[in-house]
Amino acid sequence: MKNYDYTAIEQKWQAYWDKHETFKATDCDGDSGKGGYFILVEFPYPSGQGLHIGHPRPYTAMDILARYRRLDGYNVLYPMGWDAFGLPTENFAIKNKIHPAIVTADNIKNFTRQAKAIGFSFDWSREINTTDPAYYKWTQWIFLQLFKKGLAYKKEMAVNWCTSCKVVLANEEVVDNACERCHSEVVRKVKNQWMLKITEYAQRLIDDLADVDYPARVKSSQINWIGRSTGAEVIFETKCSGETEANHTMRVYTTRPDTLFGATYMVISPEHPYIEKWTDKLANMGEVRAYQEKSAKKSDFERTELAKDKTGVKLDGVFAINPVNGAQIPIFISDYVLMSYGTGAIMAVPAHDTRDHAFAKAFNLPIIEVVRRSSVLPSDLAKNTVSALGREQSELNQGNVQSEAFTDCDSGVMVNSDFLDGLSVEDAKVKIIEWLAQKGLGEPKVNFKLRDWVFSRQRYWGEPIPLVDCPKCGWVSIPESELPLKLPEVESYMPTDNGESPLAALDDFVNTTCPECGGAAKRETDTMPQWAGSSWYYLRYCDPDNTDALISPDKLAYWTKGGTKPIVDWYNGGMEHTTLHLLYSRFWHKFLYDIGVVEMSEPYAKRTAHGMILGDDGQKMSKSRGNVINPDDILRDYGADALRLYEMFVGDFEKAAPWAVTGIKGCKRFLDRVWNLQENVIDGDKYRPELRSAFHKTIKKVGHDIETLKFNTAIAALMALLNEVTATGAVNKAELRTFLILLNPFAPHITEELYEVCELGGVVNAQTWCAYDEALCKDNEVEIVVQINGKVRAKAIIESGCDKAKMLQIAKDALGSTELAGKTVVKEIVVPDKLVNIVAR
RNA sequence: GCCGCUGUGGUGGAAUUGGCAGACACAAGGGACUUAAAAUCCCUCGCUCUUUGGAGUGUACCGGUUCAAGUCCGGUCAGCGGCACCA
Repeated sequence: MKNYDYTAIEQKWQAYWDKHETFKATDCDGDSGKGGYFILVEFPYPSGQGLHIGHPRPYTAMDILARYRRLDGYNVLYPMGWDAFGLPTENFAIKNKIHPAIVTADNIKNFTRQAKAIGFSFDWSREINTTDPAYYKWTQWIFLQLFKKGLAYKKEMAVNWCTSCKVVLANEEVVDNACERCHSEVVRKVKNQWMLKITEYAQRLIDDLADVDYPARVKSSQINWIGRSTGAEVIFETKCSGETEANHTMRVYTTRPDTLFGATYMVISPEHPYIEKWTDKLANMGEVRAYQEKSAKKSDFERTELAKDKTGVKLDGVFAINPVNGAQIPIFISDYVLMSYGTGAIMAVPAHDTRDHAFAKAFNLPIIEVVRRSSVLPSDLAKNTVSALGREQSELNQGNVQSEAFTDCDSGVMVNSDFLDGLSVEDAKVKIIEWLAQKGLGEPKVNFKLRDWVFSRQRYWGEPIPLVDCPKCGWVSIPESELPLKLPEVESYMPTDNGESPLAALDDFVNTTCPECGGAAKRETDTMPQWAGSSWYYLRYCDPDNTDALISPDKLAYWTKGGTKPIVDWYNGGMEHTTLHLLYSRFWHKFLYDIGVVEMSEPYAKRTAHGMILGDDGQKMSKSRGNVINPDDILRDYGADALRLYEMFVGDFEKAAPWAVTGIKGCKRFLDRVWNLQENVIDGDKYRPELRSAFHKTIKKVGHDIETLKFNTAIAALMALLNEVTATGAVNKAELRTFLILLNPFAPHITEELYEVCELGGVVNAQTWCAYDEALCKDNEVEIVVQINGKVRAKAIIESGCDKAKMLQIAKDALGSTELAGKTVVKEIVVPDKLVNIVAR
């Protein structure tokens, strides 16, 4: 027997797969196939550091699924590509004075080498690269369609500006007021930006989650992020002091229209446009201006996180009229009201909103109770009268809205509210909205927290935005025939402090003619964000070389089974992309659906999310912590199969797991023992009787566990099976064959090698997945537990599947005579093949 | 504050529908082989008693349902994730 020379074996089979194009997917069904199956992993950003030890976890998991599905007869598409635009490459290029395209090519080469060395069964013939003009031609094409449909627009607005990257960030890229990428401070900066109207899709992005198989935590994160709330817009008339006629109407948004009788003042955002209308009416305009300036200077961080103490200025000279009771109420400006949400104005009900309450206390404003806790809740009564009454006692004593706002909607009853009195909050909402609508004073309204997607970036290494600004025609798209609009060569990629893209310095690029009128015009010099290319890449894998269309209808039809299912069957990626890439790509896909490019409104049928690989100290791996593991070292010391096995065995795939050297040693030991199976292979075309049920059970378990991402228990089952086999001192050919096929998706190299060495015929990849017989998954005899009053008192062996009466008899025999002496049997519970429990007193 | 999730040995983690808690590994201890070490193989391994047969106890905590609870229900505590001056 040769040594287990994993390096030689792994290189040998990797070369074999390359040469035979073993994993190439076709765009049609083969003779005996079960059809196409598209498995997707998030394509990586090819950084200069090479593959991170975390990358192989999702790639291996989906590789196992891909190999399993292929053996099971599917035409599997498991592709890989490169999300290669981005700042680190650009920064590296600046520092080392190398063109980013060259840096990218080098990085991709390194990533490819590493990925191949781990033995992933990617279809390399479909490799894509977002920085390839042949690819970004279609990214630009999609942008132009968005522009043509009015979903891309340019707007002057306050945006998030990363002080270190010198670039605008989308809301999704700002985490705790810091740049998602470099963690530097983010400040507000007013800039003219291209925006995409993702808000137009907000409702559909929530609704369609019902049709896809995503983890609950992913769905709830997206729903939270989109932030739907239902309420009403209510129209208040405003008057200036001393005037009798109302001069303007002010719309406010509220989720609690039921509390309208408790609205004792109004607050509008410091940026609210009405302030300009009132400039000459306000007695304290100087104070107002000062406050406006102060809030404009505050960063979002100061405005939201720190400024919990309410500040504001009363607009001296105007007031609003509460439409339900005609009460004249003061109007304030305060930065706790945001211009970007709702109408930028609220009615304040201090009795029933904690923020309004704090403001009312600070400014000594009246607090009117309009909702009171009902005495006893019906739901509580049903459960336990005593505790409900106890609760009522204790909480009635605290129920003073002068000291604290009462915000519970479920247990409230309306008071001090005229025609709403006595109603529940829920009923009052319905009634007041009807009343308002009837009088033309308001209507139901849905609002979303989701903001439009800030799409411009002031950097070089991104897709150029294919638009031209013409003094006569405005923004005009370049003809589609001119796509791709290639990135021009530049001398310097340095970002500028004034917030302009490096492209702006290139007169040859900037100055052009208007495609509509032919006059002199200027090109847009901002580029697209990193998220552009990844928003549709999965489509391109189905038709990577098509020069005429983004994807051909034939290929689309094949991979969507005639438009009856989302194109990607199973998509695995990181939780960190839930409100970024995953949301963006769903948005783009819906747009492509609306313009007829695709046939289903959702791109991914099933989404799963892997946990991170942490350092051996349990912390996130990072250079500064010095806990980074290099995959190349692991491949050298233990081999690819051991690495794959370990990353799958380390724990629950969906949870984070710390790296442990001792763990990979254990997996290597397992492979050594697998290798040693060849020492004593005996003839046999059936499983030996003593191992038969073990094999059938393991086949069933491994298949089931792969489907449900329980790779750790699948491997544990294979380890247990190996232990059983080696205990017999030999393995027969039928057993070895099955074992190698089951292990193949996890450890593809060693299994192929053993298959060859032991002359089992052909290669594993050409075999079909093993079948199991449900009837044979059971042992002939099973051990059952005999309990008395739920405590184990004896064990017995019974014939599997024997009837209950017989089981009971065997159980009683096993107990012996003394156990039940002097006791009366009350009840006998028999669970087939499991246990007997005798209840006795 | 709102929404979602999770608490099991020294460690990572197992336990279809409620049915023997701790599979499979790691670490540790003991033994075999060896001049020795590494590697490999064998044994022990939740905790507490123990006459070495076993007995009791144990899945964050308190209570409930049940013949039977890691699993279901109510409450408490701790941790993780998402949202958050979003009206």
